[in-house]
Amino acid sequence: MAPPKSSTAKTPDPYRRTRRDHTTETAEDYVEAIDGILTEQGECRVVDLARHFAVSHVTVTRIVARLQEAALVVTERYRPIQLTEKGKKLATASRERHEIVYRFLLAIGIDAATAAIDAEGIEHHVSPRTLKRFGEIARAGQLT
Amino acid sequence: MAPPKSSTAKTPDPYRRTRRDHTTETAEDYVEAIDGILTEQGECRVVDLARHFAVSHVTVTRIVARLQEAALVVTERYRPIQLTEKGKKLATASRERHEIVYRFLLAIGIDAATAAIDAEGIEHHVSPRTLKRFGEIARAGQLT
DNA sequence: TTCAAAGTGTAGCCGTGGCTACATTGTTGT
DNA sequence: ACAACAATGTAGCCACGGCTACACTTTGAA
Ligand SMILES: [Mn+2]
Ligand SMILES: [Mn+2]
Ligand SMILES: [Mn+2]
Ligand SMILES: [Mn+2]
Repeated sequence: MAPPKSSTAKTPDPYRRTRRDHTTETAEDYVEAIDGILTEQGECRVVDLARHFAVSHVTVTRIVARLQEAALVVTERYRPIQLTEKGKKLATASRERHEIVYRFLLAIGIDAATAAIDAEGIEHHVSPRTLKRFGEIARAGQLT
Repeated sequence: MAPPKSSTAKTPDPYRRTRRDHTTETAEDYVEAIDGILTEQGECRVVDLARHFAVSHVTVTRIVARLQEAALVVTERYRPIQLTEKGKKLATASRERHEIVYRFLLAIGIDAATAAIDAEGIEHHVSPRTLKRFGEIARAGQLT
């Protein structure tokens, strides 16, 4: 019942996958946050993201610059941040996945506060297969 | 049904928690791997860990040095790596948590290969409450 | 015994995501 | 109109986890 090919196995895959998940995690969380702020406030500034993630504005500026290189956002100096079509698509996909994970945790009986915290980390490591299953269970509602 | 305090909420907690999880992730995975290799081969060398994680031996050496500063392992130059008592405890806890997450994924109907990969990333973001619930569901066996 | 291969260490590079301190630009109220 | 303040940009630091290249030990076969 232990994970197949236990600790010493030549299984680079899981670790490489986890590392890759972490490299895309920032982009996903940022476009998701930008999308949400745009919806609720009409515009999204660097300072909004700094507050949202509880980091300095410098960290946000550098990350947003990379998002622009990745064609996920467009910005002009001293102007608010806009999402490209590509960015909007990624934001939508990220938000949907995030919500499925969150609702799944609620469905298996986790309290809302804990579910919100855990979902923020778990969401980036859920494969399409597992996400599908999470969605089914979430839709089925309460778990006996 | 969306996560409470959606995107624009002043909720630094989840992101800070996720970041903190990532800082402890390396230590947990390493002591878990060292423990497994010690069990299966009697000794654990830098090169074993490099193979296990599919990284260079340099990366392993530097990380092991930090584990030693954290009193999780003991090493002498050119000698195999040993776990301290503290290291053994963390290894055991990490392995148990890892296996609960893995078996939970199997219980909800995920195939073994996918479960093994997803568990590697998910395990570090599961709070004690959620872990408890995962354990219950895993023990309950198949999910209708 | 010796010496070649395997293992380990070290120097020095990169990208990412944190930070503080300071410079510059935009905006707004008086 | 302009001064003060908020927002943004820039310089430069750190820790972490990757890497290559090269130097040094250990070890085992010949
Ligand atoms: Mn998210
Ligand atoms: Mn997240
Ligand atoms: Mn692990
Ligand atoms: Mn993670």
